Amino acid sequence: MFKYESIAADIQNKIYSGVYQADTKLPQETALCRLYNVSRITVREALDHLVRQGLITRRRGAGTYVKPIVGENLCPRLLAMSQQFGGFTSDMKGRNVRSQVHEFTLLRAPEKVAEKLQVSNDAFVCYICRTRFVDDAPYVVEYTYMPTDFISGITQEVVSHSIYAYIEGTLKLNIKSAHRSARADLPTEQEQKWLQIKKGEMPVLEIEQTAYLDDGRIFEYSKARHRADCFTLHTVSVR
Amino acid sequence: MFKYESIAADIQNKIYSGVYQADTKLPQETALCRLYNVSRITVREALDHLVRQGLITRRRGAGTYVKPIVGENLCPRLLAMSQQFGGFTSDMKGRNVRSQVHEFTLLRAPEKVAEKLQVSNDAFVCYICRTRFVDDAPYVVEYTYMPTDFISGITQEVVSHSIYAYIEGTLKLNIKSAHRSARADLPTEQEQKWLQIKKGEMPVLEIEQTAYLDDGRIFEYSKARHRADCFTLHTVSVR
DNA sequence: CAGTGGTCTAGACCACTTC
DNA sequence: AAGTGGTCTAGACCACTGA
Repeated sequence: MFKYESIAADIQNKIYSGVYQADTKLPQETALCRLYNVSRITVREALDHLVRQGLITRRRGAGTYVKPIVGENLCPRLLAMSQQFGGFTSDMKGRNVRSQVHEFTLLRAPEKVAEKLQVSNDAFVCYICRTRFVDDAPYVVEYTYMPTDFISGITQEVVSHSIYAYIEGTLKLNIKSAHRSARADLPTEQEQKWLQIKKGEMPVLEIEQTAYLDDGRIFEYSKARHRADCFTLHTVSVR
Repeated sequence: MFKYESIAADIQNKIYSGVYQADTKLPQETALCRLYNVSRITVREALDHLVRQGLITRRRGAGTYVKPIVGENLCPRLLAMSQQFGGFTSDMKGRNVRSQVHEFTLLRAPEKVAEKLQVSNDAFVCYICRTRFVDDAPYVVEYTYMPTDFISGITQEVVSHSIYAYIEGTLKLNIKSAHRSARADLPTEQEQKWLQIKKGEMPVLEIEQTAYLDDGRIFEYSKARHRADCFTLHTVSVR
């Protein structure tokens, strides 16, 4: 736990608990330096983090203010989630998550997958197709491709539960970043069955993702197709 | 133009032009300090920016590497776009953008809108409903709410073209950040007509947005409902 | 062990906002 | 004019990677 991390966490708590209220000014940076007994750069690093989370705004000459956030974004859990990498199981923490594995095989990478995973065209990759349930209701169909060279030891047991927990917990690899794109689409006939969607009843939200380890290696290319009523993607952009 | 900005721009160009190639190592930070004749903190600020854009990865002890990005994310225009605030007109730069204004009125803020815009329940807000065309094909229906107190002088002329250009160009206000959420939905009957979608043919991607000025004021709450074949939302998350 | 990025200090000066 | 954040310097020491 670094200094800037604990400072960011402390300020975040004070915002969520109402010590620092919406649209009010935070102590100035030099005051925070004295409060936490650190240099200004360290305070600024902590504040930078909160700006990127969308919690505060800084105004040169005026001060640092708590953003008034309402609605879904108010919920700290939701806001944080979109910026984390726990995978589905940890996003739904505290609820009963179950996976139905439709397919779990090694196959020669299709061209697009080889390109996305940065492996050669004739390389074998691990392919997993699952429907994921929360409290016995189907939420999402995931099509996942992973390289076989350094993501090893994946078993039926692992794919029935959490791949992310296995990668970070057992393989001790660190997930660092992800590139995502979202689009709307209609479910295929197969997906209508898996997701229990009646014909024409509901679209899906497709999240295409390429995910990176902290050493830069790509460990996953996936498409997750969510029931429209089960998922919203949240993002914050700061210029 | 600050030093870190021009350094970031220079390195970005070198990546796009192939001087620094995918999966190769950038010069070390101290070498970049000498190259640009700046301190290490300044170099790091430039690199931080590129990390958040998803262009590079830093590995302690090993070096800084160019991320191998393929597909849509390869396109510098697309990657940058998702992180900018030009609005629809500037996103589609170089193409013929046209708006059909369905409604443009002042009305008392509905409860949810008042909450999102942080105005009182009986305040008047500006409401605009438009279909936006690119090269005469309908792309998106936008429902936009703005406060009337500091967003003044909006005319039929403005809403037919670019609201963002008016706000930044004429009112000289600076757009700083935006909170967005994306979900899939079916178009309403009205939207099917506006977007020229046949019944059951295609869903819409809805982007709900709250946008902030650099002084922290909220100037827009909107829902944009895109034809599914016309829009993809791109994001990069870094832990 | 050498190379490299991560964290941190203790300042300085400037640009902007607010009064 | 005073207050405040933005940019920048010239270092220091540490943690981790890879040979």
